[in-house]
Amino acid sequence: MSGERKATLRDVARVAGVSQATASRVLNGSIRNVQQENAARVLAAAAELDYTPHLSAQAIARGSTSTAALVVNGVDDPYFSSIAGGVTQAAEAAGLIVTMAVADRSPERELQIVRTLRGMRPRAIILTGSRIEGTDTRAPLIEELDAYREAGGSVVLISRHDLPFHTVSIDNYGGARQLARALVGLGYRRFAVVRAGAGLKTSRDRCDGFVEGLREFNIDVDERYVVEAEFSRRGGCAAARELVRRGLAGAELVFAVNDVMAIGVMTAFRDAGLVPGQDVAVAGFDDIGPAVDVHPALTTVTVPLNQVGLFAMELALSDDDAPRIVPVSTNVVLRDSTPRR
Amino acid sequence: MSGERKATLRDVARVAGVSQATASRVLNGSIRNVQQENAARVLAAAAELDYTPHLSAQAIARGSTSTAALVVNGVDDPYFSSIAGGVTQAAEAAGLIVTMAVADRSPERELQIVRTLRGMRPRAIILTGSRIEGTDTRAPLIEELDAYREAGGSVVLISRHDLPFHTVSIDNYGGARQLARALVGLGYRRFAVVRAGAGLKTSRDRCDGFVEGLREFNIDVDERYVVEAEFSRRGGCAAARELVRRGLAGAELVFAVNDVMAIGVMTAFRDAGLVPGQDVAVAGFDDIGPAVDVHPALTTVTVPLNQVGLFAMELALSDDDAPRIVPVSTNVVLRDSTPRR
DNA sequence: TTGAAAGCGCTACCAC
DNA sequence: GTGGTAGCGCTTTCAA
Repeated sequence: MSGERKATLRDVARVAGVSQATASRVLNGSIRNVQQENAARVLAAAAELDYTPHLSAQAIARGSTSTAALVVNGVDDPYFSSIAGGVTQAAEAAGLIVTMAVADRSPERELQIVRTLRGMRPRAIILTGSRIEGTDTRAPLIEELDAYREAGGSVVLISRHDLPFHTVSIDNYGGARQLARALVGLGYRRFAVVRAGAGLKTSRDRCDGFVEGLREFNIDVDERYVVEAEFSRRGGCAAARELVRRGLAGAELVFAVNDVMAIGVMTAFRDAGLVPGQDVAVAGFDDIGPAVDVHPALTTVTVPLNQVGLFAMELALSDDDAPRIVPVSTNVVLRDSTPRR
Repeated sequence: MSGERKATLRDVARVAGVSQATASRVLNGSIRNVQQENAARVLAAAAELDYTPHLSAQAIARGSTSTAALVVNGVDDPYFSSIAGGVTQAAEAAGLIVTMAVADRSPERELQIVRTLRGMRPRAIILTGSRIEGTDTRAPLIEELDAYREAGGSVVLISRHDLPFHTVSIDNYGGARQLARALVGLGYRRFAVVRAGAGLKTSRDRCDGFVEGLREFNIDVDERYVVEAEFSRRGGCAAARELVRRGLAGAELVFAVNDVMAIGVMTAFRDAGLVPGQDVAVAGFDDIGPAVDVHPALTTVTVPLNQVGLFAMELALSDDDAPRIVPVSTNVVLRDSTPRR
């Protein structure tokens, strides 16, 4: 019958011929303290009525929910979806439902999202994606998160060190530095760098690490070959075109601060008639899935994205009081996009 | 102060010196029916106390939530994440929070997820991803969804025609058929097909359409060149290896029923020393982002995934009683992985 | 073991 | 306009 209202616990209790309290006990934790027969009747009634407990009601009665919230910067980006994969995996293992919101790299949007999410009283809020610095949403964000935590919530940051909360920290600096060393080891001497705006700490760290790695060999990056672009595939394309325009003669390898950009770079080069890996080498960072499917396969720095998600959730569930930092190390993977020369 | 309890509406009312009812009015819809001054006091109190309305409490009091639920088969897969992107976009535009669960292609898991999700009383439940047929979870799933809908929920299916609910229907058959025609037009005559298990309707439809398209030209697909594999990148790799083992001499082009498989195929071919597009052409289906980044760029059938997500959400919000079907058409895109011959 | 009843935080109806 | 108050669906004492 259409328009029928949802069955409530009361209905179940009535049909089963027991009190609501008993029905609650059965359909919940303490099944043990109820007579077999009653339990059976309740279960039967629940099944018959297609009863599902109202999670909101439970939440309000119990004072706690079974949700975790995840804020990403774009579902489309493999970087975030890998992390999201890890998070949901861990969450579901812990019996939590995860709600996901997309901030699209907008700090304002992010703040607003956190506010809304907070209303759901999730057990944890996990924020992922480098924050764009220099915006005036920092203070309100901290305040919001602080209030949330003080009310018993658990905050976890992924790869952003700017706030006083649990953090899963990716070794961007170290990874990039290792990468630089490895590339020098392969015989490269002249580099171009494609990076994101200076506001993105992740990008900055990777640049700094890379530059430092080169400096160890007394190699400098020519300023002319440093181009700034959007932190995305499109950004990578644009950057590559810009590099071509500036005349790429001076650079043997371009390092893009993440794989999606690097892949964009490769594609754009190809469109410009340059063969990646042959005419110009390319390296990225993250080791997202597609990195091995492009051709030549992309040299990059592995970040165990899925694990990062798992760690974040673990951190969220371990109710530690003091902000903990879980470091995640990164690893250079040399592939065909940077042949020995 | 740590351990401090969350501020409630009562607290706000008390601090503002008004009744709870008034506070509720201010912090909610009907701001208009309250004196300027009182409104201001309430707002101030709310800000001071860092008040956030308890969504669960609201939900229970109002009898409706502001959530939508999305069930996908894997966040990692660009197919799903593109759809998820569209869905979240539309949801956020409508002021809804989206809850996402991952079924990992397990019908049992899916059923369980729907059960749990139902407890949240979301405004809509969107199920995406071809169902694996021939499992005994079909009936209970329908029952579950029916109960949900009867209680006022809205169910939307994406690309699965097996259940009596709103559906966003992707023209898999037609797209594959067009693709076949186009490929014949390019001069191809001998084809291999990489498909998923027969239980996946999406895969079956694409195969059938493809075969039908060829039949129009009196071309048959040699059974020896039809291989079945997991509906994933890995599956594609395995299938390609299998094809190589069988001796690929007979086939000029392999059609994989989706892009992730096709990309796996290309990579595996390359690993086997075959140059995709040159030694053997490859075509896929979906036109996921990475399709243009592999080399040679992948010929495929465009499915407006993001739009599919938008449509699904629209369908979910338009409370139509009768199950509606929104068709989404597909479009062949010829790229370099299938050069004219 | 069971049931009555008091909330949980909020909304909405109904008087004033 | 505003405040009292009766719930929303569930959990959880507290007695019985």
